[in-house]
Amino acid sequence: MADVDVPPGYEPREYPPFAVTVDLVVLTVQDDRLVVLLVERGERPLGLALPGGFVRPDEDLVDAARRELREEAGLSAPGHLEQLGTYGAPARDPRMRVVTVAYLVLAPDLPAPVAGTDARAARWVPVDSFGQGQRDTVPPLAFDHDEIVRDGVERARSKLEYTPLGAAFCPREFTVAELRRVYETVWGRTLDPRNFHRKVTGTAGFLTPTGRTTTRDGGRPAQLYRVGSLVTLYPPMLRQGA
Amino acid sequence: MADVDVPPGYEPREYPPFAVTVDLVVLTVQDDRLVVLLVERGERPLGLALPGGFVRPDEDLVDAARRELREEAGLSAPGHLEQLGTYGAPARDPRMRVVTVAYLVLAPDLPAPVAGTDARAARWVPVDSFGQGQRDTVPPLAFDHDEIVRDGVERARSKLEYTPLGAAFCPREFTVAELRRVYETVWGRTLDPRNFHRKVTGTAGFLTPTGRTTTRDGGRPAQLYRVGSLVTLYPPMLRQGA
DNA sequence: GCAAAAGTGTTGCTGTTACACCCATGG
DNA sequence: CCATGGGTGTAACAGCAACACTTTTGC
Repeated sequence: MADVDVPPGYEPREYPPFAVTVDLVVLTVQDDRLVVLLVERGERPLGLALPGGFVRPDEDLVDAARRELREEAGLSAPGHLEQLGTYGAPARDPRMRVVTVAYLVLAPDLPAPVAGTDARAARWVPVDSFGQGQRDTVPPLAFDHDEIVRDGVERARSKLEYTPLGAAFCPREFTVAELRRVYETVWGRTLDPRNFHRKVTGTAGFLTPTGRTTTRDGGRPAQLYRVGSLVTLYPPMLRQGA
Repeated sequence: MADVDVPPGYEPREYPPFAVTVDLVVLTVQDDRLVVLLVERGERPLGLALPGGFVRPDEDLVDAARRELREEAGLSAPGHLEQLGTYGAPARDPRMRVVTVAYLVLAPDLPAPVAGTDARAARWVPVDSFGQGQRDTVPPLAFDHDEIVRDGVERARSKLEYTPLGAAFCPREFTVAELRRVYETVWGRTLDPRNFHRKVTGTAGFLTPTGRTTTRDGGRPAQLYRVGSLVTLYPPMLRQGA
């Protein structure tokens, strides 16, 4: 209740200074698995962590996220970027007081390796490894990044229910089946191909037909689509039910 | 790309210092209107603003939110508190670089006046005043607080769809009709009393019957309920549809 | 009794599920 | 021709909207 409690308007430096960072939960679908981008830290605390870094003095938070995405993940045009949440427990970073604003990025599977201009090694890691249970393959992440990854995955799962954001995981042009496999991977369940097709093609604004077709998935040629103008899906597509 | 870009691990003070605040969007229902708590600022920039204040050096963000809620709103047991989002545009505060973490609070209509221990005058203001249209009654809020209020209201509206959080606006024991009026007020539409009753009483875990009844709403005595253990409502209750 | 509000029954609509079936390609 | 996946038709079912109707109080 001391001087930190007086109303704002005095000398800036009277208020406790914090470091502010952005961290990125970059998700994509690779080989029918939902994976998150992690980087190997060169400093203490060592280990794997989310890509991210300090916000600059005159930089907006979302701009910092976009910059880190470019610098650390080599991504300049993600499918989708949104704020996920802010994590600021006093001891979350052992070195100093850091408040981090986490951003969620949904990206298509990239043909080019995500090396980034940054020297740090980047890895895609399946998110199954972050459940409460088995942590066979991946050691715990640095800081509170395990929690942030879990929150990001849950956000992605629920966003697919009521937005057309599944397409953010797809290339610019994609088939209904490719989109369906994204949903199946993210939700960890199978969906009826016929009903899924009807749902997404029958909802006005979800998909924009290109008129072209492809046979890259085998079988009968499939229509190619781009994302439509729809923002929220009503009624939503629910992940449970079967 | 200068020194702010080196990996973490050096002197804390090499990183740009930010002030971090929490701001509160406290919503309640009064006289069939959804209202938000605002405080009159005594400092520049003058005008109405959200209650809030600086996070202390060793304080968790949510603890800061709870403390400000107690100090500035006189509320110690809100119905619900959750993180809303973080706002950090470089010029959002003309005095210094401030990143604020906004929290959303849903509170029952309080019999006691919300004065708070703080000296600042607190007012409840209908949120209709924050639409794109008419701003007859209320001048624009300080900083970016108009935007934060809009985001909070939208979050509250959608939360009522898929959680039982409408009860957070009600006293500890309430009738189905009282709960319905909360939904009607927050969503700005009428709901069929009979279908609403069936929905909330028929969903296991939504309500806990107390066994008691009341006639405070007139007419036939109504059962009194408390909130149940349910956390997410499946299937959701959708605000549109009629 | 009458007004008011609680609560139940019922019907039709909307949207989903499950699955039979046909279409168009590569081999 | 056959395997593979794309796409349509359809019937059973679930949940919801609309609304007639009964119940229980205050006045």
